[in-house]
Amino acid sequence: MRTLCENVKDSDIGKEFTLKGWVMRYRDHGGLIFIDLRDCSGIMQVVFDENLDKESFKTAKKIKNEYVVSITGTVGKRPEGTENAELKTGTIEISAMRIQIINASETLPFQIDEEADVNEFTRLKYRYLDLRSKRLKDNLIFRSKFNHAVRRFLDDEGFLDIETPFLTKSTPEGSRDFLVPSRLNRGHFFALPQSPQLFKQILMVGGFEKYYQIVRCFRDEDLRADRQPEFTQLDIEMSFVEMKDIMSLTEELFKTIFKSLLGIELDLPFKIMDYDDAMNIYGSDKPDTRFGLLIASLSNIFCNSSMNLFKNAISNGGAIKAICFQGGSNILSRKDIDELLSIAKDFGAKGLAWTKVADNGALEGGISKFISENEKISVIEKTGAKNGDIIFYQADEKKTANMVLGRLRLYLAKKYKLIPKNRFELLWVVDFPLFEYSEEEKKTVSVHHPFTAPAEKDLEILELNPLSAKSDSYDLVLNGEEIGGGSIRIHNPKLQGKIFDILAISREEARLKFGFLLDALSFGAPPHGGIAFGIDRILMLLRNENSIRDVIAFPKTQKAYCPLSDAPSAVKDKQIKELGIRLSDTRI
RNA sequence: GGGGCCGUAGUUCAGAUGGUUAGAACGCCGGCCUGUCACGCCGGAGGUCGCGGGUUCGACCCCCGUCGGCCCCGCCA
Repeated sequence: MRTLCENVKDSDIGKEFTLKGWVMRYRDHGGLIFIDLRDCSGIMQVVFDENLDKESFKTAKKIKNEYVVSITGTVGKRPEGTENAELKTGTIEISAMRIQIINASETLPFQIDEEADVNEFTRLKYRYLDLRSKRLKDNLIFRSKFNHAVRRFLDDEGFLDIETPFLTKSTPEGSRDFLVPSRLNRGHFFALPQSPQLFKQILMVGGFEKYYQIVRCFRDEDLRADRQPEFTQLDIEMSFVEMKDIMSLTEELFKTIFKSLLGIELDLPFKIMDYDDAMNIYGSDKPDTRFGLLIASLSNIFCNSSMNLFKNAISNGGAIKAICFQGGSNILSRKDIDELLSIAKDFGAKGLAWTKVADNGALEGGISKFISENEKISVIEKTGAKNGDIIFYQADEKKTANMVLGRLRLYLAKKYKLIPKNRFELLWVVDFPLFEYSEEEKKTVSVHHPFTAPAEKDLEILELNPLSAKSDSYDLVLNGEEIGGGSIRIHNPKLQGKIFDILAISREEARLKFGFLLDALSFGAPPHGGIAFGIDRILMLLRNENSIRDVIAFPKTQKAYCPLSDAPSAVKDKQIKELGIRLSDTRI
């Protein structure tokens, strides 16, 4: 019978136990050997004494790191002064009487649980070793608890966990699909789902009023620290609901999770921000509200500016926007400002104007000599600038000015460490436009997806000026990361048709792509809506990690390669032939 | 598709302006050690300097290409 390390207590002193696990550390003192034994529950120190049992002592001499062993011995209190406060079991130890080496280990390619960052590629290649480290182990335990808490909450709320297909139909809208050739239907392909969007809506038509699923999604796009080709969503859909119902369900869900997993009491309801405000004040549709550096609009102040830069921007229909960096005039050297200029240019800025606020309250340096006294007073008021601050300006199309300052804001906050640690700011962003104009495709496209319901108040203007219509959709933002989003869906086939018209999607095209959904909606579809959350991102933020790879057991590199399994890899010609496909080049 | 940083021992790194034997720490191997817990001490082994070309009397170092890693832009409805 085997006992786990964490289950051996001070009160067990004198009792005999058998522990099984890995040798985490090995300290040979000649006539006395210590090992730190690790199992899934924790760590226990084991002592081998030459005088206690000659045979087991001899075996213990052969032990190396990460050997798997079985140890039988009695629990003893550690001699006074040798307790280890770092360990939960630091007041006791096992005096070994028998040891069996169950399995030896090769010398490790890297040391487990070291402070030094081992090359991530090596860690991924030997992922099973990295998984033995406390950090990754704790992350995956947390992930399991998170999923469990979500399921318990939604189950209690009457939701049903229903699985949807992985082999499904390619929908060229949205992200690039992973395709799966069909052997039985030559020349035809399945696609792995980007999300179960269409199926969950059909489940609503099928009468399951509350659905959820913790489900893998696939998108064949380039990777980032927060983007893997396969990732996990918490997918939710409900019938007979409005925005506020989905939002309050979400808030209760997060409140429950934060409380049970982190012991944090969230204030409800979450803050709500309009999309327009998010863009105008934070320069982003996923604002990080943990710090200031808010974007001010100065267009009104400078409409009669003596400076061509500002005057022209406004007469061309653009805007003057600014952020004020508190205390920046002392922190930033001229070189730093030049560097910021080059960074702003990388962001798409034409330049970066600036003024310092001197100790006497005057504007100094940069473009200050072009700013009149009256303009100065208004600038100070609008930006909230104080003596010792520095103000950065953008004169450009409003969208560009917001975007540049929004990114500059994040850059400054990171570089000068303005972001408070251990704080979670949850925020709804609502009132997204329903459509936007795609320069690339030269047509109107959906901001969310084509099944998103227009806001009721904008049904009228849908035909006259579709680009100004808002949608019944909502994004959930945590610390400047989009962690979820959803919408109320269109359940009326007539309205759906109108949307397709605006998107210039013909009836034939719509039938070809989403026919099965349109059919379903025509047979008495209930009003419905839902939301989906990026579980990997949420876990990354809650665990204070910089990449979702650290909360995924087996992630891929930025080239979408798995060093552990060597996937993707070439396949036999026979396999390709069977599928009725041919490779166009053999560069593999 | 593009930009930035990086690739030297098993691991993390150091190697001025090109110069003959490429170093350190940890790990590994051998020895000593009865209260350690990142044990300590003594000794030792270990390198195609990512790969391929080029320049040079001579390349870890310079040039070109290529492969790979990380971050970012584009992309991700």
